[in-house]
Amino acid sequence: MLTRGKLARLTGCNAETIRYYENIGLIPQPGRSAAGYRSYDGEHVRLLNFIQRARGLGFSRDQIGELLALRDDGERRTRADVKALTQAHIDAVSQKIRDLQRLKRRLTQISSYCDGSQQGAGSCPILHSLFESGDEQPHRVNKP
Amino acid sequence: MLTRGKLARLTGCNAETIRYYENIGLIPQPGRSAAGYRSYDGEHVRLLNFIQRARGLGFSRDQIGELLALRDDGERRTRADVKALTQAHIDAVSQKIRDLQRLKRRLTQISSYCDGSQQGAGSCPILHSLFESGDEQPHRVNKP
DNA sequence: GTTGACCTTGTATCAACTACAGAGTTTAGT
DNA sequence: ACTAAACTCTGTAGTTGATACAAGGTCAAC
Repeated sequence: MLTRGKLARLTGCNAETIRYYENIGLIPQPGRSAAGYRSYDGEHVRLLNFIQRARGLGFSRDQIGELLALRDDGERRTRADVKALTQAHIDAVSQKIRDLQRLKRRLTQISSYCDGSQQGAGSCPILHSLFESGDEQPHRVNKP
Repeated sequence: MLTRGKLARLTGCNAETIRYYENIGLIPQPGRSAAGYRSYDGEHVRLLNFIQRARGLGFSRDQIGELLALRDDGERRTRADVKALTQAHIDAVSQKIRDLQRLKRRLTQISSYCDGSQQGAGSCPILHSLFESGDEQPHRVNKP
């Protein structure tokens, strides 16, 4: 009998996470033993592996549910649907990369204002630039 | 009198968020009017603007608290401390960019397996690769 | 027969907010 | 002066994606 702990070890998924996926309806309710223990089968293993891989690729819970729904409705839904969802995700990831790159440039710029010396943090140009208006270019503040 | 709503409009911060910041101790408790209304001053405006800018740069709640503590303890803490925290954040952002770039390559590769045709989703190579991909281990991305 | 490992449930926690309910207060218009 | 709208107060719940813990039940080994 494939209990929750065994399924967890088999798939590398946390045992509590399995219960969580069940609660949110991402995986179907398994059968139960006489004592009420969950009893999983090979299909659950496949499903959990799928979810693990999709999560690893950054698909959200909702997106994974959609992917599964597309598969389950594979007679009426097409490959194009799956590819569109994947492409939307790729676009979102691309956007996040651009956002982070812009963020990094700004952080690097702000950091360059500061000499990292042993002078008091209260006079630090990084903090100064965060406290004063962000529109202007913060300039170096050198305290004697 | 600067009420919560006015402070919100002044700083572009959601009014509920101000209460939240107060609850978690990120901003000090303001004075109260006779009727119990919060009463803010210019220092709160400056502080909230600081938090907004730092959040915009992706600093976490804890990091912002640290930055504020560094400033408040500016006699004993140094610019080097602030710069180190900033650099650690830049490093984290850089790592996240690398993760996402790897993720994007992987997604693009998977997507290329599929012709996006009108064939049933059940036979889609994207889904197939998520269900079956055997030898390669799923790759984890740091959560945003 | 008694440990110890496992399973069950519900609930709490984390970030970082946002939203709402229900009650009280202030302000604007008439 | 009265009323209605707009605001504020508190507490609480919801979001995402889990993780952890407690109190109790079950199972296998020795």
